[in-house]
Amino acid sequence: MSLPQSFYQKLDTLSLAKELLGCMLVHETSEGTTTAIIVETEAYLHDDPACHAYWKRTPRNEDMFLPAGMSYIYQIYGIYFCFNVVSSKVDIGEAVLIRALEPIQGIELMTQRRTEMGVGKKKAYGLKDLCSGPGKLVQAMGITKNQSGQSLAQGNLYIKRRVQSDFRTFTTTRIGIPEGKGNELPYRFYIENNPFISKK
DNA sequence: TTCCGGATTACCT
DNA sequence: GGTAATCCGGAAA
Repeated sequence: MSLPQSFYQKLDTLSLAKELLGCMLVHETSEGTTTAIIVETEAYLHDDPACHAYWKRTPRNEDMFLPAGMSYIYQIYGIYFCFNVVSSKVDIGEAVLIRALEPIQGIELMTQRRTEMGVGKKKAYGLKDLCSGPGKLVQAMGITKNQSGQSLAQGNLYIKRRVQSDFRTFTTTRIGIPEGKGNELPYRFYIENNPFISKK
């Protein structure tokens, strides 16, 4: 059962980023189903200079202004894609970036996708190389750009309620944000001591 | 029309 | 730890 849209609507963006930890991301495709626990997230707020929607609304960040519970997927560095869960109210551009997952089901399919889509000529992908970063998990889960703007409360790509809750949440600053652009904000969250996060 | 840089990754030293 | 790979939207002119 996927989490209903009301789950996303009743939480502010920072709370949602924390509440998504321990939840399960599921993608059902014709190739098979992949399932993984969300272990690392980052929040992007409308009054936050690191947020794509901070300056203005454009075709590129349009999906961030959708209602909470939709997806926002964008391309980065011309090669990779990042997957976000839209939060907050309609016309307010906020979202939660999913940064790392702990693979549970469909490991072989994830490995296959990473091998096919992965940049470079790496031969073997270990379990920890499958979803330990925003670009990697999009490849492993088989998420594509055209799924941006779709609801996570219904469809083939969805999130299930927490399967794990006996953990402590570590709060820190976000990755890849330049100085003076919100890099000091404590908007990154991950499951303490989880080996599948992208970086310490 | 041209130019610039990014919420990254993988490989090399 | 440094950096190439590689594309598109947005800003400048």
